[in-house]
Amino acid sequence: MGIIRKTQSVALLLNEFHDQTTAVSVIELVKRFRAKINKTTIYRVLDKLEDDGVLHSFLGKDGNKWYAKCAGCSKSKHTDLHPHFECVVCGKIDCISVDIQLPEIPNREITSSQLLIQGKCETCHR
Amino acid sequence: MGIIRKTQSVALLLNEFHDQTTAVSVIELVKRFRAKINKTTIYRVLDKLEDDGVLHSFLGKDGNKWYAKCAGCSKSKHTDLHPHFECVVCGKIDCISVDIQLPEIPNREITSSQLLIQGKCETCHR
DNA sequence: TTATATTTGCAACTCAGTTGCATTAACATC
DNA sequence: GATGTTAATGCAACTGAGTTGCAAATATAA
Repeated sequence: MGIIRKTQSVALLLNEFHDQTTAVSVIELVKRFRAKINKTTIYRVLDKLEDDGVLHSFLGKDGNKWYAKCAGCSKSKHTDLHPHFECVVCGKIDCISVDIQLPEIPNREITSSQLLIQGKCETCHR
Repeated sequence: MGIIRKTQSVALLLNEFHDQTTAVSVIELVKRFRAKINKTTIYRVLDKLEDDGVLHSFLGKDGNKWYAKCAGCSKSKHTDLHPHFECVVCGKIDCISVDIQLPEIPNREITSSQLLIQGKCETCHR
């Protein structure tokens, strides 16, 4: 079940996803909106936005949840299979818009995958 | 700091990693050894075995920790960069021994990566 | 066998994420 | 604009994986 009503929480949260490539962690969002939105609501709104194909989620290296804007996803199908790049210095995570070549695995049926890459981002690189 | 003493816990836990390809979740190990080893000890032993290059760890889709035997890793360097395949039916996770081709990302320095693939395994496939 | 340093168990804790339920607010209808 | 319905929210309490500090146990060297 996705978003049905345009509430204040939905507007505030959506506003945090400025561009198509920068991801935001739920922990960060909870911190950012501590005074305005209850953390339960944050989890629920993000979940619904993912259902609607507006955002996609994935786990960072530490296993915490991150969200980023979807590009070309719909309610029925998430097409976001791009890798994510996590900077080991500043902690930022970006969506990398490249197609990844999954290996051939005999006798197995692949339904989804996620690739998380660690390293130093453009800013922290030098 | 790795393993220094050959204790009973180390022997018991190592024994659970029969083959090179099947991973075991920490949750499962804690459950399996509930009566014999304290869960704190399990976490600590696995951590040390990873330090020593005997096991490698990664996170499953739900963010829980899994361990598997290393092939060709040493105390100083973990060379295990293979993908892991998680069966959505039976929950089993296997190491897939193929080299993955990481995408070129301009201006970023890649230090590590992990690829988790979901689907149906050989057994659950048909 | 003894000394010593590592390992273990235990209990209590941390913290991301979830649940149930009463209250609030969005929105359609009048 | 007022009203009724139902989704959305806040709150408090919970869950469960993983961690920490410390005292007791045990592996190993001497």
